[in-house]
Amino acid sequence: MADPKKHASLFLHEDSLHEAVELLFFAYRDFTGVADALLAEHGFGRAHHRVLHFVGQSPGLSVSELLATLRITKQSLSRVLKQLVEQGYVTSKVSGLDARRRELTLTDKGQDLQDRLAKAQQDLILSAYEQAEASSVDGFRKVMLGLIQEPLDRARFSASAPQPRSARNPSAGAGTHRPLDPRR
Amino acid sequence: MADPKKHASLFLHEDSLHEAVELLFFAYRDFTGVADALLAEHGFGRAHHRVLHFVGQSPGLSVSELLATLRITKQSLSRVLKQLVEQGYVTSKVSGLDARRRELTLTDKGQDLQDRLAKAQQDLILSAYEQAEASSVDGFRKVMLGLIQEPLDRARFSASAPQPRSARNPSAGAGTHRPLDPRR
DNA sequence: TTTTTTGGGTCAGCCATATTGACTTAATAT
DNA sequence: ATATTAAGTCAATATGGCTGACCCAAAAAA
Repeated sequence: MADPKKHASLFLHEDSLHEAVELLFFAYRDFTGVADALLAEHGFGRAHHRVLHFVGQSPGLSVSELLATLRITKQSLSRVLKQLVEQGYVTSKVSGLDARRRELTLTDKGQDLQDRLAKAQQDLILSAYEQAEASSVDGFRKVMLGLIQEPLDRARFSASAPQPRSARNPSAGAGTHRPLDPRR
Repeated sequence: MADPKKHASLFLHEDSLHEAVELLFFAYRDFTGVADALLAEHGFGRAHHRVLHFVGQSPGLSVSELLATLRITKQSLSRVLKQLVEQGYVTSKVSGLDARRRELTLTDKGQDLQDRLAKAQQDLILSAYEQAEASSVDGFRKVMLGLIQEPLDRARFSASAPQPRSARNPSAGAGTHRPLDPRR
């Protein structure tokens, strides 16, 4: 599948690529949109949602790991993280192993909000999966994985859609949805 | 495919949905990222890119049509549109049919920038398509279409991935990538 | 042990992008 | 003649990014 001569047979012409650009724009707009109302009720924005998501996904995550995943600066994170901690959605406690690190976890309140945010987005994804054929889901996964440039981010997703051997993380197991790796 | 009992057989469990949430986050982050450097060279941001894209896609588009597609307010658009017009990337001329409307088009300079922005994103999509199997592309399209909530936006994409009859726009032709519809 | 590096936090200021509400103008529709 | 529409503008505000400059404490390296 790495043969560039195959384009014509794959319908990988201008038009198909142009269409994909718009699909990404509209799909992402609506995907984020379904959580916005819920966030607004709490006076939060998408930045808060991302923190809730990744902390919920990897309890005990450190601030610097979170920064690396979000690709924002410490100063940008601190504003939203401070609000989440002060309002009791996230706890930050000193690590036992390395007292410089703060381990972030969701409180029950934070978990509850995150659950409701995740449900809104997952309901949308479920309906998209239901409208497509069963086989579409795997194709969707593979293309989305290919769009992720950073190998360490790709490595969060294991199972199918193998990357070229040269780019694979040999320690990535064969399970599902590998938790966050300590990195950077 | 609308039977909710089919979930187990489709692997539509919690985990698959959770994974899709993250795929969308990472893929969109990197998809937009590839255009950012180029935009920054011109002192532009993503808002400018979106205007260049949709005006390039539908020359003669009016301001209110553009507003409806972007889902932002007139005030938000006016700043970026003014810059694009003043710097010679976009032309705004009074419509012959309705003198209230302004028809927006790209200048050669604007088309050139838009071409380069589109190429950066299309190269990424192409590489994602190449890493996947040929059949994945159609699955990707179908799932992405299902994520688009607004029927009028879905109607921009014709060909495969039929929606339920009840939700289809009967006037949507069978060609590829239908241009913007006048609406709202 | 002294020094350097790392993880975290903070201050100040800036920029881009979005919002609401109010108002004007001109052109079209009723 | 009046109402509606399309576009533009003003002012004020919020959010979420950024840079640069610091500080502290803990851990790692010299």
